This record gives sequence, C-alpha cells and structure tokens, in this order.
Amino acid sequence: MVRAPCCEKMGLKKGPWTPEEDQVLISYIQRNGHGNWRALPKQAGLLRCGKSCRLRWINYLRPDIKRGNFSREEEETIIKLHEMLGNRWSAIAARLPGRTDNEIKNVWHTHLKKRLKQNQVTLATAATNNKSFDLDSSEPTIPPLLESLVHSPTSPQPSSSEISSVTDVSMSTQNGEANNVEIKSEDMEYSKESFPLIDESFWSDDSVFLPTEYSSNSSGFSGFNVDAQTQDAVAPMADDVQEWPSDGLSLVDNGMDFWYDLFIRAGGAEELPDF
DNA sequence: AAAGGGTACAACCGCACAACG
DNA sequence: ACGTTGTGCGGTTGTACCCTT
Repeated sequence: MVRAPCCEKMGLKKGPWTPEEDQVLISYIQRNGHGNWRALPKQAGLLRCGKSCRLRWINYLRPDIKRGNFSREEEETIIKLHEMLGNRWSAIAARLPGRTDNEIKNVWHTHLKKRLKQNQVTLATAATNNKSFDLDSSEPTIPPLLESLVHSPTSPQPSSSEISSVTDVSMSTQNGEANNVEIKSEDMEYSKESFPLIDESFWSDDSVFLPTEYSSNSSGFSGFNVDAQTQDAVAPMADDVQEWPSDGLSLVDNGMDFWYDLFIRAGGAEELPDF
C-alpha cells in the first residue's frame, strides 16, 4: 500500500506557524476538542494538514506545556531514563510532566549528549573491558553498563548476607554458576534479602536474559542477554522477546517500571522512587 | 559591521501499528 | 483475512539566532 503524505495535498501550508494560525487552532480545540485530527483543519478553517495541527498542538500550544529551560533535575532524569529506555522519547516524556518528546529529543541532542560524551572517558575507564558507550545508539546503554559490571566467573560469590541491596541481583546460568550482577542506582535503596533469587528456570538456556521492556502486545519481555560463557552482554535484537514465566509478577509497560515493580513485589520498597 | 560557522528548536517525513469496516 | 484510515513515534531537516573572527 502506498500512501501519499498528507501534506502533499495541494494548497496546504507548510513551515512555521503564524500567531493567527495558532489562535485559530487553540480556539477551535477549546470549543470542540480534537476528536479527528484529519478533519480538524478543514473544520477549523486552517490550510494545514491534520498531522501538522496535531504536532503544533502537542508540542507547542497545549496548555499544560512547561516552557523554559530544563532544570538540572529534569536533565538528570532524562539521562537516567535514556540509560534505561534508549531513544524512546515518548516514554521519557511521560515521566516529565509538561515536557514533550520533541523537546526532550532536542535537549538530548543539543546538550545532554555532549555533556555525557565529556564523561565518557571516565565511564569507559570504569568498564573492565574498556569498551565505550555509544551515545548515538538508539538502544538503552544498560547492556554495556552491565558488561562492565558482571563479575568474573572466578570471583568469589557473595553470600546472601553480603548482598547489600536489591540492586545486587543474583542470577543463575545453565551451568549452575551464580553470577552476581550489580545494577547500581543512587535512587534505588532497598532492604537486603528483599530481592528474590531467580533460578535457571527463568533465564534462557545459553545466556542470562535481562528484560528491559515489556512488549505492548503482551507477548513477553524484550531485553538483552549476558552470554553464560563469555559474560559479554549481547546487544538486544528488535524481536528479542521471551515469554515471562507465570510467577505472579505483574507485567508493566516499560523497563524501568519492570524493575521497580519487581523490586516492590519482592517486598523491598514501600513506594516508588520519586522521578 | 559583515561574514561564516555553530547551535537550538520548531516542524516535517516516513514508518509502524491499532482500529475499523 | 485484508484494505483503509487515523494516530503516534523517532529520525531528520530547515531556519532563526548567536557567537566568533
């Protein structure tokens, strides 16, 4: 099926919006709402395509839009969320009231990526294998992080009492080696013994599967694998989705919520960390 | 003051997907 | 099951503005 872009229709205006057009759009939506974006411009008397109207409203004219510079806290939140979610700007925007995905995307490309690249050397040094982060990648940066954090199989394994928080996740692999993975976060402080040990019935046969995202079609989690032999983190595939076992844990719609939900249901936290 | 380069941000484009007939 | 439509999303582009020379 080939569909011509809506804005190719003759007579439809493109480019920057004028204050007059803004006012027409605002007035119309205030009166009638925006049930059908395609029909809206015609009904409102705008020479724009519905897509353009929708974008203008969502990214600029919506009354709950927060204008102005991003605070330090907002920037830190974006960085953290980008680590977990990758370039899923709408998911990140959902965590930042009043900010749009477009705005966050722009801030990332113009400010935060540069700032993080300045810190890249430090982070890469911390990584045991000296692999660097790819800040241009659309994938979450957790796989390389974990790659640096997975202990050597020959390292002494901590006893349960040595696990200081649920940010220490004990995992088993097919060959029975318990490899301890620390997922560090200053914002995650939970009690010891609260995180459940996940046995090999959960993880995949040849590698440890770390879910980062629950598929919206309810088919399972997507994520990445840690190779059982080499301890390398394997980049997630687009269709890397595995079934979640029927262990009673709820399924939520993104990676961060997944971890928090897992922690909380394990009894480790009273409430969600404040984002 | 003018030119050139860099930056920030608004807007567009194309694709994916769900809903519906 | 299939085609069509509407919407949402991420990537990319265009341009106004700012800074440096």
